[in-house]
Amino acid sequence: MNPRLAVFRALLERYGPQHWWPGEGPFEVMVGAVLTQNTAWENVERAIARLKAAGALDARVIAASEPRRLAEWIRPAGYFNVKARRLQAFCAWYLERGGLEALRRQPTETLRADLLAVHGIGPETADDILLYALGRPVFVIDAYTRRLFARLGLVGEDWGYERLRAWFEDGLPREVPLFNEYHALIVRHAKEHCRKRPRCAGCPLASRCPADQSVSRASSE
DNA sequence: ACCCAGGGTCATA
DNA sequence: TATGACCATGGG
Repeated sequence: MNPRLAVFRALLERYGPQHWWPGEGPFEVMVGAVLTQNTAWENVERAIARLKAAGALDARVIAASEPRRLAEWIRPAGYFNVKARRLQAFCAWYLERGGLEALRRQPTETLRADLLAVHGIGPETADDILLYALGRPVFVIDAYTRRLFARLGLVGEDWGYERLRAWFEDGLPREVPLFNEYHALIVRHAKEHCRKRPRCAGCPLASRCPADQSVSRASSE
């Protein structure tokens, strides 16, 4: 059977639904997508809470703020000067476009290209926004996805972002709830096993994982 | 003290 | 096109 679906089923059975994206509305999801770049989610939550407390979780407020002040609000998310600039670039673009309703009307292909042209929005952040804020059927690729599927021997180590994305999108039903849950499960799995535990002991994907089988043989001797 | 997090940009070769 | 430096906080 299709290994992409098989892995999804195994992860869903082990961890259950993840209820992504954590956050209240589309705009908050977009801000979170920028803030979480190379950053632990708990730090992003702090930053978003500070923005809310300041009444600054708003495109016009962010776009018009003093960079220093914005950076101070988002400080816990790290890279605060970089991200302040990125948030302002994104919000300026967002307002220029006419806000959420205008984005909802635009076809996915051109919208993705337009997002990628915004300073600070790369492939993963663009796809987070498309999938989790706007409900478009795009598959999000991150470092965990690369590592996991390369380890499973299903994709090449050297595959680029677009090739990986196409591999998932072309080999799965193009359903938003599936893409949503799948990426969230990959992240959950990485936190649960690949990070905390050395190697893959107890991994629900062990029976499919060449790397894990050699490890478990070695450790059980 | 060290490693890494739900990346992306920019300068260099 | 392909690397490498850089950005910075907070938890293990």
